[in-house]
Amino acid sequence: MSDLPAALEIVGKRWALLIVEKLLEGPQRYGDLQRDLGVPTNMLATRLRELEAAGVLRRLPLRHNTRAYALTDRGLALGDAITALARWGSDKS
Amino acid sequence: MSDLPAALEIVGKRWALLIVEKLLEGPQRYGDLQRDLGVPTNMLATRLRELEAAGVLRRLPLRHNTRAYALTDRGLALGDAITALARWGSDKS
DNA sequence: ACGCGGCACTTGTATTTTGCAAGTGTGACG
DNA sequence: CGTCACACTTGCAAAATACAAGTGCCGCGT
Repeated sequence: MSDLPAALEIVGKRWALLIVEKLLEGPQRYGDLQRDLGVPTNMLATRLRELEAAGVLRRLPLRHNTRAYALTDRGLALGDAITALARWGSDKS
Repeated sequence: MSDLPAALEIVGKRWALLIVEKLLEGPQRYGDLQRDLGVPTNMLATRLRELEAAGVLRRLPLRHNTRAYALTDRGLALGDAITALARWGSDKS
């Protein structure tokens, strides 16, 4: 019983999948995501909160006011879907 | 070289993937999509235009003012990505 | 001790997207 | 000739997103 609406509820909003794709490379800091993706800062903050609440990623405190965002197991499980979508996007057939 | 942004440009907007998922069951008429998905009618019209322009689906004239929407090969190729996402959405692990 | 700078955000406001309700055009059918 | 189903369009309100600027925190150099 597949539930596409449930998936889109979490990762269907703008920037969400791009954030997760970037995190597949490894934990990233806020500024890294912002610069590499070009996402507006308030949207990034909002999405990170939502994705954390959904159990897709978690905050890792590094130093005083520095932390990293890393995928949980549930977040890593998005890898398949992301590569499938990315492959489709690059196929010009 | 995978291009997730390119994919999201086409199918990342609201309702787009849900429309494609429904069309995977076979060609559907406008009213069918509207009733089964609960999508607002102006959004449905807009998405269908965009998806047709992107080569994801095509219009099949049936009778006078009745037509069906069917996936192209490029649209069918989204099946993998959709099932991957849907599986992720149903997995509560 | 004090100011500076980087980091992770927030806040305010404009712009774009989405949603809702109602209306339009077309041709078949009685 | 009127009615109906179908596939939309149009006008307007609400929500999401973008842009620009500001805030709080602490470590570091002077």
